[in-house]
Formats: sequence, structure tokens, C-alpha cells
Amino acid sequence: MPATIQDVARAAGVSVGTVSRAMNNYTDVSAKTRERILQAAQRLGYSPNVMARNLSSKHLKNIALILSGAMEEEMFNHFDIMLMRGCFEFASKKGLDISIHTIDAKIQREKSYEQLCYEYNLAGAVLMGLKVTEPYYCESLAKCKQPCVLIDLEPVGEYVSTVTIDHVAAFDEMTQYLIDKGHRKIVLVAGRKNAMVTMERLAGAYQAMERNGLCLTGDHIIYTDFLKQEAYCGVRRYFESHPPDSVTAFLCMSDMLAIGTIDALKSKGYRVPRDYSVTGYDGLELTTYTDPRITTIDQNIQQKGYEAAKLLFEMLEGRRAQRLVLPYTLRKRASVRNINRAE
Amino acid sequence: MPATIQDVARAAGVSVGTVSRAMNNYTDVSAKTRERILQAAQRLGYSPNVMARNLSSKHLKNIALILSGAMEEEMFNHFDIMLMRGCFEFASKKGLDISIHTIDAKIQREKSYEQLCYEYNLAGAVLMGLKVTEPYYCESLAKCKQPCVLIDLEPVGEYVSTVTIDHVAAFDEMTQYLIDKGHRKIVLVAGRKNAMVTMERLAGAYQAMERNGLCLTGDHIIYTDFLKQEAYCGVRRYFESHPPDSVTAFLCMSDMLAIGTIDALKSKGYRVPRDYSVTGYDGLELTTYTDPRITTIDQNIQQKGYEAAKLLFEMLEGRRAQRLVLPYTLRKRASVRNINRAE
DNA sequence: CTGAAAGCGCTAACAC
DNA sequence: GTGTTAGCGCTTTCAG
Repeated sequence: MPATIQDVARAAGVSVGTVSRAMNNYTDVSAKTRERILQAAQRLGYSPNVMARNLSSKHLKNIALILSGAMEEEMFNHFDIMLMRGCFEFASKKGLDISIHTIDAKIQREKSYEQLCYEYNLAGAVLMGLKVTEPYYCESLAKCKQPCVLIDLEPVGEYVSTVTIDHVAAFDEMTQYLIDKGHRKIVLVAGRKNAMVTMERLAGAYQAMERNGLCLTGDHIIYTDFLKQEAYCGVRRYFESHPPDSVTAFLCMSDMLAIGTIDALKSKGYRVPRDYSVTGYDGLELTTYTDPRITTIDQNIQQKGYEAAKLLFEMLEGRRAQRLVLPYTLRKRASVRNINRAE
Repeated sequence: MPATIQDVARAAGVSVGTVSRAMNNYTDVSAKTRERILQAAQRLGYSPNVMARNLSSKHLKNIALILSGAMEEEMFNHFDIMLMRGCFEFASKKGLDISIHTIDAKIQREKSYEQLCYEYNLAGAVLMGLKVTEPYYCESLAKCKQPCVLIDLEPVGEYVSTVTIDHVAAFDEMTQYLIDKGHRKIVLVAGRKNAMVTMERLAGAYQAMERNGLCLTGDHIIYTDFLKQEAYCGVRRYFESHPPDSVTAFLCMSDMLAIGTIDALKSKGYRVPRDYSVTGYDGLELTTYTDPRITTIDQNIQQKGYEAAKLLFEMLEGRRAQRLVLPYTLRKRASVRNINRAE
């Protein structure tokens, strides 16, 4: 049976209140007593019970990483991992303890963010994988006084910060890059139809196409739920109703979609980039292992996570919510071929 | 301010005890009152405070996933993700709530497993990424009455289960496969020197080599900490002191090491598998995206996680600790070339 | 500087 | 069936 604060108090010959003060680095404990208490605690192998501490303490200090839909689909993918790493990087730098909680669509419909915070005594959280298609939940965020940080979403309410990149500009740049390489017939392998990130990237694609006098028709857009397998099937299906020369490049909204696309192309006997060019998005490390290495937008995901945790930390210290837009980088690699006549 | 059990009691016109019983599905509450209470709870948006519940409750019900060294090196990699997915798969199937905690080497040296359990009121946990090089911690596990499940380690103590695969046999099989393909000059790209998994796989390699009258000398073993980058450097360094024809195949102890090895080989202008064959280990999905696709041992990692969580669950119900050995599969792919004269 | 005591929100034993 | 009450281990006033 592990030691409680009572045991330490007894062993050090003081009251529990004094032990508590000593353990929490209060200044109003004499150096001598503190030393005695710390030694007793050490000797007994005492560590405070987190539940009791949280229950009695007024000030919420706990911060959390909330993984939404961790079990559905391909959630908990490479993207999320990097995000988590970033958060932990910040936490360990600051000596913070971040708790992790998983929620799913069902929970989100039944329990507000505020309730979750109450349940776990959270001061605030970084929310990963949240979908705007859960309007109720987003509303609950807006109303809540516990701050939170969202990734790649629009801020809602006074205590919600977001960290994102300029997806419109990034996708515009990627589209322009393909166009510069001579591609006119482009198929878009898109994400979930009403996801924020999908719409923004779509806007970027349209913007670039229009600027170049091109147009993107509906039958040249393949919607997916960001699953590799869907890209694979979607691309194969595309060729069932379109001739091979109706397209020269596949513009994908994620690296995993690009991988699925390349798979599909290879399965049809085509070669990348000889027959078709393919681009990704996210900048996952694995785009450098693939054959060919994939041209992509490097979002610098880990930094996104780092900044998210930092933002939360700052909000907890009283700073206002904000929308942080991080830079991105276009990584030009072998999956795109220049098809301009000139060369 | 969220509702407490008091508020619900007041709203439903009953005592807190009755609310507690109703919320916890006790049978000794009349259907009518239960209904009234549930409605009141719903209306007030009540959800029990986890801290208070855990503090007051005698029976520990919480189970956790403990990520050891989540922040160091490449921990939190694809392997761990799949393991986590497996755990969550089981949890969501059983309707269990798994909390996640991260610990690092420092914490492990200061705080025993028992203390951790006490701190978070844990009934037991699945421990991921634990290193035997933390002897103190492993001892603390052995002494503790809270059950736990380890991955790829040997069981220690009465309440420690493990789930693993037969690494000796698996690595033997892989080595034999290379030998069957005509490879006699093999370089081993190994993991951390005294890691359990490294030693087991090493034993498998020796076993197969000896059986075939081959021998593995020290200068043909490259030790790493399972980091891709180390394989990259190690392989390049190998060629500085050995002629190109001193080796025909690289036998790697993980898929990431195989990727690093292939990178190094490519950087030297060699091609895989034309010039050198390379094998991986783990069966990560990304070995199917690489160029070439990597021959590997599929550990079925997600199932490992699933079984680990299941084992923990069963131990909590009184079942004895056990050592579970799962099957594996050799996935033959393009990274190995047959160099027998016959073909 | 330190001790005493009042809770934090909940569960579980015990009455009725 | 339901109410009452004693804690769970800790923090935090409030005295002294």
C-alpha cells in the first residue's frame, strides 16, 4: 500500500497541510522542515494521488490532448503522430504533463467540451481530428470558457485558438507548379467533401486553374474520406469512364491519397511520372521512401503540434485566442514530369 | 459551472446516494426513480467527475496504456501506433475507457510502476516501449500486484503478462530465406545492443547461419538504436572498410533500418535488389510503398496490441499471467534477389 | 511559519 | 428502495 500524505506527515512529524505546502513549493515553509518532509517523502516513496489533488484543488492545471475519432478510419495516422510529437515536444520542454483522452463521434454528440473538461478537471486542451461535421460539438466549444486549440479549422468563440497553414495558397502553388510543368488536364483527388481543409484546397486549385484559363469540371474531381484505398478505387474507376489521354496529372489532397493514386496507376500498367504525374500534400516522411518520391506540400506538422501546445499554454496564462498561420514548403520531387514541348 | 451529483439529486428530488446508484446501473433503484434521475441528469448535462469517482471508489477499474519514452528518439513510431490501435480496438469493442500516460527514463528511475498506479488509480496497464535497460523499473513491475502486460519482453513476476512473437524462429526463417536465395555474405543491421528483441533475432540469425555452415563475424554486424539514420550511416561506413563484394545481402532488424539501408545503398549508386538484397522486419504498411517493396516479417502488430489489452482485461478478472506468442508471416517481396547460379 | 479543519464530488456501507 | 453519512487524499483557508 503506497504512502499517503498522512504517512509523510507522521514520518516528518508535521501536519498534512505543511506537507502539502512543502510538496508544492510554497515559500512559506522553513528550509529545515521542507528538507525533513522531502526526505520522508523520498524514503516512503510517496507520490501524490492525482485524483485527490485534482479534486481538492481549485485551480485547474491539467492540460490535455484530445484525440477525436482515434478509432475510426485511418485516424491515428502519420499526420496525427507528428502532431502529437510536436505537442509532447513542447510539453517536455516546459516540464508539463499532458494527459491524453480519446473521444468518438458518439461521445461528441452526447457530451460537450465543457463537460469533458469538468469530467477530467481540464484547464484546456488541444483538440485533434475534430470535424466541423459535428456542429453540436463545435458550438459547445464556442460557448466554453475553457480554452482550446484546434488544428486546421476556423476559430469559433472567444477561447478557441487555431493553428493552420494557408491551404488556399499552398494548393494554389502546387496547382500552378503542375501547370508550369505543362499539365492542362488535371484530375483532383480530393478529401472529405465538406471538410474545411478540402474546401480550402479546392479553392486554391480553382484559383490557380482560372488564373491560367483552365477549368476544373466535376467529373475530374474524385472525392474521398482521405483514405488511400478510396483514391485507389476512385482512380481506377475514373479510367473506366474516361480515355487515358483525358488527364496528365493527379493533384491529390494528401500524401496517402497520392500513394493510393500511384498504386492505382501502377495497377493499370502505367508508370509515374512517365505516363502520369502525381502530387501529394502534407509532407509525410514516407513520401521520400516511395517510388517515385512524391512532390508534396510540407506542412511541417510537428511544428504545428508544437505551436498548438504553446498556444494553449499561453491562453492559460491569460493571452487572447488567436489564429496562427504557419509557413509551408513545396517539396519538388520525382513524381511530377515536365511535359512542355520545349524540353 | 457544470452540474454536480448534488444538482441532479435536487432536481430529481432524491438523495445523492440514489443518484449514484442510478448512474452506476445498480439494480436496487426503482424504474420510476431511475428514469426521473436519468432525465434530470440529461437535462442538466451532468457527467460524473472522474477524479471524485476514482477517489471515493474502492475498486480500481481504470486501465491504462503507458507509453514509455514517448518523446525520445523515434519512439511513437509506426510500430507503436499500430500497437495503440490494437489496444483501442479491444477497448472500444468492450466499451472500456483506456487512459494514456507517458513516462520517460527519468520518471522510470524515480517512480515505480506501483506508484504510478497509485497516482492514477490504475487497476493495471499495458506498457509500451519499455526497455530492459531500466532494471529498476522492471524489478518494480515484478514486485507489484497491479497486473501489467509487456510487449516483446520476458515475463517477470506473478502479475506480468507478455505478448510477443517467436523472434528467434522468425529471424531464423528470414535468414534461411536469404541463404536459399544464394546469399552467403550477409551483413546484419541490428538494433540496440542489449535489447531483448535484438538478442533474440541475433540468435535466430546465428542459428540459421550455423546450420548452413556459415559464420557471422563481428565486423559484419552494424548495431543501431533502431534509428533509420543510424542504418544509413552504418552501411555507408561499412563500405569504407570493406570491398563491395564482401556482402550480397543486408539483413535488417526492422523495416525502418531496412529503409535506411536502402537509402545508403542508393546514395552509393547501388541498386536494390540488383546489386544488394535487403530485408526488413515488423511488417509496417509502408514497406509496400517503398522502392523496392521490402521483404519483411509481418508481426501483425495491431493484433499484438489487441491481445495485450485483452490479456490485461482477463488478468483483471482473475486470470493468471501468461506469455502469449503470436504467429508471424514472412512477406516475400521485391527487395531480395535470387543469386543462385541455377537461375 | 505551522496546525486544524472545511471541503472538493463521489461511492459504499449502513440504517430505515 | 431510498436517505444518511463517513470517508477517499489532497488543497486551502483561517487561526495562532
